Amino acid sequence: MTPASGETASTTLELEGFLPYRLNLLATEVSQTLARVYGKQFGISIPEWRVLATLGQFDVMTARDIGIHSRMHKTTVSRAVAALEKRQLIARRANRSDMREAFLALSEAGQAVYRDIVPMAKSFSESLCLGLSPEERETLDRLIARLSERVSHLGAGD
Amino acid sequence: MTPASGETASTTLELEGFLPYRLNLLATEVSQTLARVYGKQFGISIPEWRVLATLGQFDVMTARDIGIHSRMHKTTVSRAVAALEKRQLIARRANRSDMREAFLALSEAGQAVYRDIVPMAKSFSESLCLGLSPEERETLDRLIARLSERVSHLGAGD
DNA sequence: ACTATATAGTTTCATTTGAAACTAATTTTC
DNA sequence: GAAAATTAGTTTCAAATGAAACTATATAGT
Repeated sequence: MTPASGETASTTLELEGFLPYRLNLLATEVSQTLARVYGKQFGISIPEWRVLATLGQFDVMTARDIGIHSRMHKTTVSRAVAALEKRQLIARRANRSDMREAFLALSEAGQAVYRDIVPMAKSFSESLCLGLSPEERETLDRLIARLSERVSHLGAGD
Repeated sequence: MTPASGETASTTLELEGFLPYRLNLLATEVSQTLARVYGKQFGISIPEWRVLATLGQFDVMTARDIGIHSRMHKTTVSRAVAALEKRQLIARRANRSDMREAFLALSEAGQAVYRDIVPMAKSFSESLCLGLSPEERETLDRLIARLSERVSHLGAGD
């Protein structure tokens, strides 16, 4: 039977109140809902969107930098870049002074896709936040930042 | 070049301030950090832990209910249950009045593992929240709940 | 200069995942 | 009460993922 409430805290873990669990459910659902939007219309996967979004913001970057910034595994980046390149959404330019890496940037077509997706992404995010007051939104941002900082400390034991 | 700040809002998306992005980074890092804890010591995967945690909380459940509650795909649940059963951490009991499903519960050994992991999970979650005031924690909970509610509405278009 | 080591990125391989097909049991409909 | 539709759970297959090996280039150390 369900543990009697009131003295629950000791041995059982109430998942509904467990931050990692709830955070993960929320983030998964948010990501997937958003991915459905651009996935359907543009045939773009989550890693591809991340690459696109990163290049859209920073214009020129190496694959390595994209990976660091968006915290994607280098193979994930490599494959997403390859797929986007094949569709001519990004262009590669050699770095003459270091031939191991290459400068990546959105092509015109890539910028067009980016310009199409961004408003959708923004409006999605905004409608998500509808019903939060400006103070609450600010608090949310601050709390996420605080938690991100902490978890990276806690996880430093790699 | 990087878009001039000040009129950024229009065309580019600043990922650092984009809620879905930040939420996902945070949740991924939190999950993985926690998973490293119980994964190393108990050889338990994330889905297995979720099954364990769900059964630990609700004692007896069908695979279906576990999936609904923890929002896991039924094949993920099926495989996690199979793995845990093989290790004798959970036990299966037939439902005589519906032979399609089966009642699942933690075995003694499973309860022992659960009792070992729960304090670790709790202390992880708590140290994560260290540095948030009680009001902030409460606000965080409320905001996550609010967003979860909203995203499930927005995503209803399946 | 030449070997050592390190780095960027790709490829290979094993594992994980989810969608779709499948099996077995149950419920509905006529 | 038999055929049709549903449901719980498993299996199969294809796609996504990450770890490790690999290629090509660059940097150190001597």
